Amino acid sequence: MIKIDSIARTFDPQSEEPLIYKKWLDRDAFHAEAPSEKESFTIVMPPPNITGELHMGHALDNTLPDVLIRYKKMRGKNALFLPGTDHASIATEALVVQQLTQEGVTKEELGRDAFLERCWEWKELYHDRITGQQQRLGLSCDWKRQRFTMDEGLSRAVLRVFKDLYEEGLIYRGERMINWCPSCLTSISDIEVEHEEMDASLYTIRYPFAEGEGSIAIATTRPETMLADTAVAVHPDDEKRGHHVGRMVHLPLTDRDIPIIADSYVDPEFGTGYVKITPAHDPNDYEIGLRHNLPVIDILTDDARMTGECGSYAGLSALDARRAIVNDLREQGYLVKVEPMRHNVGTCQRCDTIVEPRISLQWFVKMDPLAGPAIEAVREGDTTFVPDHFKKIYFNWMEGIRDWCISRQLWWGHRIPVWYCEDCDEIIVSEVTPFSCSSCGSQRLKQDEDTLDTWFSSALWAFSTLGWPDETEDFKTFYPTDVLVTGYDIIFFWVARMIFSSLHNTGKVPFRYVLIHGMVRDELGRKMSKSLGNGVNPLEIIDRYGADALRYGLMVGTTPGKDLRCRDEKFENGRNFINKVWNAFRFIVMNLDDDIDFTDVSYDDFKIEDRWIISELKDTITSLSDNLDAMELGMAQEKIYSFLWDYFCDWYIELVKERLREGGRTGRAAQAVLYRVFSDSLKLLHPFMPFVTERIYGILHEEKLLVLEDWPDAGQYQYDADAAKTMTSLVSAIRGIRNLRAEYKIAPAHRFPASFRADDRALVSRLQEGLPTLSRLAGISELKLIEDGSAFDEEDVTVLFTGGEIAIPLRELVNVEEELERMKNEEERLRQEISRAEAMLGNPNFTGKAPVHVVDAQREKKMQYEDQLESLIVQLERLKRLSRDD
RNA sequence: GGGAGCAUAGCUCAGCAGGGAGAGCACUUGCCUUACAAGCAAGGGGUCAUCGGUUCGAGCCCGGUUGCUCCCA
Repeated sequence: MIKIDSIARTFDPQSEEPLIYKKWLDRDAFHAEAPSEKESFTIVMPPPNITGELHMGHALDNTLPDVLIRYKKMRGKNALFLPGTDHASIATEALVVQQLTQEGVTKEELGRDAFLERCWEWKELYHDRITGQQQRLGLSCDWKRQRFTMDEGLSRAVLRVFKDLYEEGLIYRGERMINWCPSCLTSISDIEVEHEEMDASLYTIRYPFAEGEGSIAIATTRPETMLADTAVAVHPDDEKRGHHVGRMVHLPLTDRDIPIIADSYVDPEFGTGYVKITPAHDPNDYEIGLRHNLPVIDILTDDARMTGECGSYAGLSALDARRAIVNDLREQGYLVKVEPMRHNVGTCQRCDTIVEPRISLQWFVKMDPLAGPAIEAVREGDTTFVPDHFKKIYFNWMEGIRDWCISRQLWWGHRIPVWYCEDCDEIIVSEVTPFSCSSCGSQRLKQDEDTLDTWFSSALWAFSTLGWPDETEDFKTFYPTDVLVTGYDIIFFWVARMIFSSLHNTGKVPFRYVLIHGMVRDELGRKMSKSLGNGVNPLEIIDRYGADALRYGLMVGTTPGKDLRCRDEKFENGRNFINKVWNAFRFIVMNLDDDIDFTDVSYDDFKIEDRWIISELKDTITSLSDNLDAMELGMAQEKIYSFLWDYFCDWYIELVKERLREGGRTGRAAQAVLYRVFSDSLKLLHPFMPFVTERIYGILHEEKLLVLEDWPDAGQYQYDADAAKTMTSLVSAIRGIRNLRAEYKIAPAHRFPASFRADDRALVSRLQEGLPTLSRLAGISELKLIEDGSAFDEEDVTVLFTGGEIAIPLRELVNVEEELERMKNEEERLRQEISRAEAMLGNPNFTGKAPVHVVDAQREKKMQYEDQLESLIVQLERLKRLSRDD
């Protein structure tokens, strides 16, 4: 065994962690076999975008699956944690464009091919950087299987799916109302639009009748779009206004007249009861336009400026046009009033620009046929959400889903595999570049300029990463995957889309469980954001506290699905725990013999505390494993924390110090237990704190890798109920004395004799074994047993403990009056407990209806309290006499 | 407008087949007891948001109210 001199006083994560990680890599510890005899357990990592550094959200997102993977691996599974990154089409393109802007070049000047080269350079840089960061987190990924959404294989999957869906009629091209980002200059899908309530104005504008006197008034928040109005609508049942239906009104500032129509979309209570209809620039108006065959007039350019057809307003931004138009309306007497109003505005998730609803020719995925089976799969439990209630969010969205706009006017991404024949207008969808038109044979083919929504490829991630569409060994071995770990913010974006994509393409759900976690917030509970500058860099935390501490801090006190706050306190706490474990390790090393084989020690050599800690370990293995199986990681972590700190360090180590000093057979037994229990504790802790546990284990078990060890088996340990009971008494007795010492300010170094009695003989004999330690831990110089029938010394005061009573000489107390007071309080407490128990037991409903063990427990408690009260009263009387004598 | 979640110790959060309220931090009081001061020991602190219901028994189950948060339209 290694000598203590060569072990540092503290664990230094900075220098140690990289070496440990390297060791794992060198030994290929994270590799999963395909095929394999073992049952597989697979998690595909949610691929971080290659847009930049990892943040705390990623750290959490990556650490949680790592805990599960390490656990399952130790449980003998063929565990695969498949890592990768996402090309993040729109976000990456924006960053590269930004980079170009700084160089004074536009992407058009550069050209498509050169631009894509720049993107790939960017990808290489960040992909590597992210990998490095993930390794610092200690992730047990199978790096040989690392993937990128635009890898050759994954791209092939994208093409295959596009083609299949197209041929099945589930992908179509059409002119529809879509969301247009005037800054990113591309369409975006419904869920990429964020709705935000903003202060705005409601303008009431008068539209005069085209013929005859009078006018009507409409109310709008977007007066600039009036130039594109093609009707005014009222509710069909509107008695006050309905009679105007069919008449024409003149559109101010233009030379156009438009009809008044009836449509039940109109809310007669809102505004003036008349609604202007602008089919080209509002989704609802578009629907109305379709119903009534209204013309569509588009007055906005790609970058949201007024088109050339807008006369003097041409070229103005929508906002400037609004000002000008309102001004003109006012001057010409058409503006009735302007009122302040809150209303919802859609902004681009990526760049925050106000999104323009717009009619555009785009590619769509038809959702209805895909959503049905996806809903069914979750309803049937083929895929289970953890926690369960998130499935409601999923259903809520899936049931109201609309067709998915998948084409993007971007260059970086998977180019849409569609070619248009310039001679016969044939549309060719193909996985490979076609030579000639399948219809007319022309070679004048032009590929669609657009790329696919990033999420189109992400949706295939669970199987494309495993080699699909090929029937690879990986695919056969690892698919469907077991757990997906991700945040609730991308249930729609990703989880839902993966489910319907997997079902449709592979006929299977992509994963059996979805473990949902919350968002990482700052100390004040605010979302971390660039604009607030409150983001916390996980690497900085690793630098300060170590990766193990970071991991600990991300999991401590959490429960699935709930947001968590990032506080230094938690990481500090983690570091302190590491230090505790490290020092327990040092203590053990100091006390181990050279021979750590321990085959010479048998269960019969074990003392009460040995049997007790083994019993506690057994319990911990069982309940912690249950927690991990249920994916309750916060709870599981707390179990091993408490076992190591509160049981193993605080009590067991203290209890055996004397025996270790003594040596011999009893010391040897203590060593064996220390070694064995601690080693298994390291295994239990390993999924949470892989680095420090691996380091220690490597020293205690030369040449072995903890990451490859088997999970402890609770079955090999014996639960000794007697030992547990005795320890409860012992601990309670020690606490009782310590309490007195503290209360009466007895100097820690001052030792004095004590005597004790126990409630039953069995306990007496068992307690006797623990007496030396009791003496040591409570500062007792000698301890005398009071046999049944004998009484405590007149000069003693007693303290009750679980299962007995212990007495110390009265003269040790500074103040008898205080002790009298303390005992009276104790008496009061006991009487309350007794009457509480009596009330319960006296209630026939309770005794009749409550489970037997609950009732018995109450009886037992009542008896104990009565015994205690009895002794207390005797003691109290004696003390009263003594205090009178004074 | 629709949906979801949360209100527990000063702070951050656990807790739940319904059977005497927990942790960490902070606080008070002692301790450098040679594994650990990133520590040890002893303490103080909670009508579990509110009202009502179910139950022998409710922080936990059901319903209403209030106050926050988030998602969707």
